Amino acid sequence: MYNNRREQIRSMLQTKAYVTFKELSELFPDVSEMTIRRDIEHLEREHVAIRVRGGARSMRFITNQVDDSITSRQQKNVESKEAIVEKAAKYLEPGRSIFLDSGSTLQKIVKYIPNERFSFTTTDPSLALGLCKIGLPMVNLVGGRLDGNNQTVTGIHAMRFLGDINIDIAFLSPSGFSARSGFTVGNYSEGEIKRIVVSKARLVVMLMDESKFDKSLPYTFADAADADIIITNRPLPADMNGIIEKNNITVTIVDDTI
Amino acid sequence: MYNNRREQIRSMLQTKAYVTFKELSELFPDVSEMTIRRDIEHLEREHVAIRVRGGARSMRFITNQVDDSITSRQQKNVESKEAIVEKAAKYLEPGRSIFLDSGSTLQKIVKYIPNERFSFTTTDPSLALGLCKIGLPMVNLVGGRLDGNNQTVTGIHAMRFLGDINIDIAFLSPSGFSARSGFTVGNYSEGEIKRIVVSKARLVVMLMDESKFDKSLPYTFADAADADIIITNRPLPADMNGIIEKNNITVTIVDDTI
DNA sequence: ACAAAAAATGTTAAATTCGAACACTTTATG
DNA sequence: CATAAAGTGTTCGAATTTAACATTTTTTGT
Repeated sequence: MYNNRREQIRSMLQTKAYVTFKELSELFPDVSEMTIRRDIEHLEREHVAIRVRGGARSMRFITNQVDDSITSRQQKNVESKEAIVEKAAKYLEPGRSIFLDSGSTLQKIVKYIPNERFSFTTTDPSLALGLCKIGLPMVNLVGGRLDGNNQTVTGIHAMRFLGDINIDIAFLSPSGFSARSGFTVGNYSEGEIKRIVVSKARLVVMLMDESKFDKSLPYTFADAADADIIITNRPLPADMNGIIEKNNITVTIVDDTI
Repeated sequence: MYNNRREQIRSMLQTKAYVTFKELSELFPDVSEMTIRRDIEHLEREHVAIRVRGGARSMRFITNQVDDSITSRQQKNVESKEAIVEKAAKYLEPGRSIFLDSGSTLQKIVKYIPNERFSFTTTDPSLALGLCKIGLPMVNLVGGRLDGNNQTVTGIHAMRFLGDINIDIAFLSPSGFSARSGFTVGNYSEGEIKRIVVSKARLVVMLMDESKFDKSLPYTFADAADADIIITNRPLPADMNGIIEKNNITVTIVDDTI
């Protein structure tokens, strides 16, 4: 009964990331190793496993790994970002028009959004889809040229689009913040968009973890004076105190210990 | 400079599902095969590829396959849709402005897109992200109010956005097609968008599997006369022949047997 | 700028794994 | 019940891999 054997291997691969032909052969002593090989071929066709030298790797574990590496390995300070957006969600005001920036930080806010009537606008397609999934009725996705690396839309269309939209509260995630350069990002087109958002928003909330401090990237999209609230996970460097006080910025420091 | 070589291999794996050590060795004659092997080891650690006997498989293609098999189980006529979009990809013309409709059908076109310079515009955020992933430089995402059920944008913003864009070839997937009602969809806002696309496109290509025949949904967004090409998997019902001929529509029937 | 450490690379030969071919058995199918 | 299709076993030459050690290049700390 090949059937049963294959199913057993299949279910092994639900909990084991890797099996060798050798161990499977020992597990099923009444069939030859060649048969095991052929079983794995079948499972490979069904995308249950991938055949590698000496055995097979479970597809489930492979995709999990990929997810992990997308969501966390390449991303730094995941816990900090989580804590920051959790706090940011407290600033959401029902009925208001709220802008959410592109990027890994704001993407995490979805699960902290209370069940109320918000009107969201975002430049991040993944985030927009996430917001829809939790049943929010009013999700505006800014259109434009899509930049795959940054998961954001840019360009003239995006700018025009934003021109038509009113924003009460904007949540932005700069790539850098320094006393000299203010809030910065790595490229012009992204900065261009954020600049418009800042100019249109009544309340500007900047979200950033400590890795952004004293960093200055090529394009400044806002000065310290433009920010109303900064949410972060560590006290800002001392040399920024003057700027913060002068511009009357509220700095909220969250606890990111797990 | 190992750095550049690895990046080259990395980017090869964006468009190639599988590379062999042998071909890589020939591509980089000044390093030994052992070095290539070690490059792949690195890429494996970064989850870019999986090492298999003789070479490596691109992680992106692996996960795509999985996604396909997960979503396909619930979807109907997957094979037909695959065959249809594969054929549709033949109508893509490099350098043209191409519109791709929202929906599960067109979402499948990503892997059939040849490696050339296209300019795509779409109303489907997932599709847009997919197009970016394969490295297309020019992906326009139409903005607007996002309808999570249909994974599409609608509303006044989307309409205005489309107003600014020129379309050479439009690929659309109607929900129904009948002699009496023409091409139809289930809701007004979706139809509104498609109607604009049809009016702006030089060439209109309709993609639909047999399940759409003789179906008439609430909103008509195009008459038979608006279509230039229909790609489907079965001959249209006989009573449509008159309409097809009168409007000089090219009907292409694909083979969807696996 | 220098030395030490770390990373990258090359070469070899032995060990392992693979695959193709053919024969045979069991299970489906009309 | 006959035929086709799928599953299985065995063998051995071919291809691939690994390990180990030597050498070079790059990075890093002081």
